[in-house]
Amino acid sequence: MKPVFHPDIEDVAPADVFGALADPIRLGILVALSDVNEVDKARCSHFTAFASPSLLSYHFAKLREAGITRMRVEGTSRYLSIRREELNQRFPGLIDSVIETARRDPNLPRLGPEWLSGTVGA
Amino acid sequence: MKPVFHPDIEDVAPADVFGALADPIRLGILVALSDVNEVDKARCSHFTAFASPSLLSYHFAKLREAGITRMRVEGTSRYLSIRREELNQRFPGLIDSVIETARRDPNLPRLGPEWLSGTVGA
DNA sequence: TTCGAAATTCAATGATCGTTGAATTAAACC
DNA sequence: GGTTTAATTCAACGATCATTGAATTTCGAA
Repeated sequence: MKPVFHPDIEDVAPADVFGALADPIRLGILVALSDVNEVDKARCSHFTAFASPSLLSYHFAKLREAGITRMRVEGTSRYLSIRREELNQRFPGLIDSVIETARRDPNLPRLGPEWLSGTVGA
Repeated sequence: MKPVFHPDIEDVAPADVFGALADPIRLGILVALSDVNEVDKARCSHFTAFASPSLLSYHFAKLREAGITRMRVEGTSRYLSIRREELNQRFPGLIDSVIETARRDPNLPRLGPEWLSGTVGA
């Protein structure tokens, strides 16, 4: 399988990042990722409640091409995570206040409670 | 003259804010405004170096309708400012890290040095 | 009351966006 | 091999976007 393209973080412009954040589904994905980022166990198919598979692919690509997320390929699955260290080095403090802002939005799509309890990776 | 419409800050969604920030010209305006916000002396026509008058009107409206800026009408002129207090109450810390991020972008349009030295309002 | 400056509005353009559904790829497993 | 599962790709659609230039509104000043 061909490895997925990730932009060099230095090539990412602020306007690109904000463009990728200008959508409720993508903000929902970002918040969900921030809840499980340390385990790196967020598979694409875990977000099927957010949208159809093809639409999810589209939104995943937007986040990835804006330098916000990383995608690890493993068999037929793909695992997502936030590029926290690189983002913090390039835009100090930005991603955290973005996530905090998004987390307070009651209108974003959410994952079920099995995510927050860590039942999924067990 | 009819007063300009400003959305209630509670009606502004995070995705709306990020959408308004997804453009280099608007980020340039935001950074410039943050340099002179306390004096409230930023007139629309001061940004003619950024774009044509009609395009500026378009971008000003985007920022205003997303709850980011306020527009004060005075004669034939309009004065812009950032809605800092309201934004900080609704999205704590967000606007500051956004401005800080934008300020570091070397590719945004900039105002001349007479702005930073405060010569304009004199 | 006419003139000019400030800014908006309008119509038009090409580009990108979010979404759908069907077709495709790629790997895992019997 | 054949099937199932995970995810992407593609073509299409209407909607919104950024930009242009010309026409218009609004007010201040001569």
